[in-house]
Amino acid sequence: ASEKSFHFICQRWEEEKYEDGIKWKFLEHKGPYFPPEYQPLPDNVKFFYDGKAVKLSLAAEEVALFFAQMLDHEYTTKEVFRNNFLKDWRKEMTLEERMLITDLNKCDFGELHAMHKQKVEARKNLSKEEKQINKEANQKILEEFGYCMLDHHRERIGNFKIEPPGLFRGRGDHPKQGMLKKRIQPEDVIINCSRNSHIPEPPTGHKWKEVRHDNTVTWLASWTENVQGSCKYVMLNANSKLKGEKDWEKYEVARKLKSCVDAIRSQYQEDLKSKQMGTRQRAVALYFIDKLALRAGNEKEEGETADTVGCCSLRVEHITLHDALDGETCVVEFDFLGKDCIRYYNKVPVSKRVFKNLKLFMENKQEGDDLFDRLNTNMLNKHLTSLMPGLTAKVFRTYNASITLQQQLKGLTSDNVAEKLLSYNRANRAVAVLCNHQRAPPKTFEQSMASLQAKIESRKEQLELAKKELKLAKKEAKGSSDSKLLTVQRCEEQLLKMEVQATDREENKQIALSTSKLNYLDPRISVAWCKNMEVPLDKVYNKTLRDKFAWAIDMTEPDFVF
DNA sequence: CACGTCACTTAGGATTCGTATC
DNA sequence: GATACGAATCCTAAGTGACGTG
Repeated sequence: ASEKSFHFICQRWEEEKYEDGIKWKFLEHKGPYFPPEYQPLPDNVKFFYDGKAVKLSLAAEEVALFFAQMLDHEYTTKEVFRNNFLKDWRKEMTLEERMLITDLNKCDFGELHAMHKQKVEARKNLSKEEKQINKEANQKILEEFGYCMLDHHRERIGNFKIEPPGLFRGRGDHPKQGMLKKRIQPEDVIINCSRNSHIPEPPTGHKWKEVRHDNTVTWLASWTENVQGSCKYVMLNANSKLKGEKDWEKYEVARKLKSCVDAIRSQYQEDLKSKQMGTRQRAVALYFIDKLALRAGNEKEEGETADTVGCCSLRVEHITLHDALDGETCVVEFDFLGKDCIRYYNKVPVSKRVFKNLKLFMENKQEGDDLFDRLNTNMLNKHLTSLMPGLTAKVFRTYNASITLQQQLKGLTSDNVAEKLLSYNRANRAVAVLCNHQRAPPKTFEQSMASLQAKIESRKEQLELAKKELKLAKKEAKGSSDSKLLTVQRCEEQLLKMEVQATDREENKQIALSTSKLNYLDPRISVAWCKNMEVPLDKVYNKTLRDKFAWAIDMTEPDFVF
């Protein structure tokens, strides 16, 4: 089936397929939605410098408020954040203000901070009716700006709102944290749409930077963001035909890898012995990417972002070699920050050959030197594409994630839906661990665990009581024990459900399941599993996921094999 | 091949929503 | 009806990888 086209398999999505690189024939939309203008502070809310009230210019005041709003956040205590902020804030000041305000420590944002908190509070305390009015207003904005016509379909746009100005919050030790992210004007925005469509109107008194008609790309609007100088795009929602089709293709490529992964593995095992150092490095990198699901690791511009790495950009300080450790030999200890500054820590026994190679790669190198000095992601991907069309480093993550889920789900049996779901979540969790999808433990974690435990205890007591009553009822009069039996059964069922839930939650404390579900696991595996196990799909996929994976829900038969 | 640009996917945290419980 | 909580959704940063240029 994998050779047949997406459209062929999935009737509902049937549509003409465009020639190379053409993404649409018709595109019409209303342009992005801009955030509201800045509202100046009321006169009674004052900013103080060095103990004296200072009336700031509008531009400086707006930026001051960005900082004041974040005062409860740890960010604002960080040296880098504060320095970047002050530097950018001063750029927004008048000459006079700039002369006066030179030291952030002399700034008192207390009143601005209090006002902000008050506003948040007030919003929370709005009456039901007022909240309803707000909701309807948002609905109207969504209705007007949140959809586009792409060919013959009305499609939901993913991010139709222009990002509001604020202070840049990078992840981890980001050298640019605290910098001012400027307000985007229509004059900064490029519109992309059909020549023969109704061209979106810029807000009154404004012009677009450019209107273009490029149907080889999928974005509807774009602008350049000032902090990193990168481009931001307005694109379609994940439930759109265009995105769904791309997603399907991604999983089909991963399935193709399944059929040639054995050959590729033997090849890189061979390459470990190559006379060429570059080939050996490529082989070891590929081994890591395959076995540990590491990301490719593109080079990054130094000083522009936090110091994170992937496979090809690993440096010697990120691994430690142990001839023997915890009863195993040839152990590689990984410790580095990956995407989003999430720590990757793992101790992995490897083959002698891999181990010897790593020792060789590290010879005569010092901290800061690349582990794979003869390799980059471009070379690696060139090689992979030559082994299989469409194969790149990231395909291994998709493939290994999906195949792991499928294997873990195989042979699971239980007649209880709660237990089936626990098994599913455990399979999902194995994938999340493989891909290192972590999360901060929820703030209320301990508390919520405790309250669940308490519920379990009280239910246990209730069960005991019910059992006793049942016994008594049986003794006294055989006919009237039915309802008591029912109570016992219901109690037992609820207790089991809660215990399973507690286990699930505990195991999930620092692991994020959503990322793999959303991006790595072929949805057809889950859909088929639900059908086979008679588990309602909405126990596994929420509304958003069901929308995104509509194509899979449509086309998947119970006998689907990844 | 080095390098920069561009388009698009992947990611965790923040915010909002909906509902169970008091 | 208020509150508290987990789930869902929003937000936007941070990756990957293709491609063009010199």
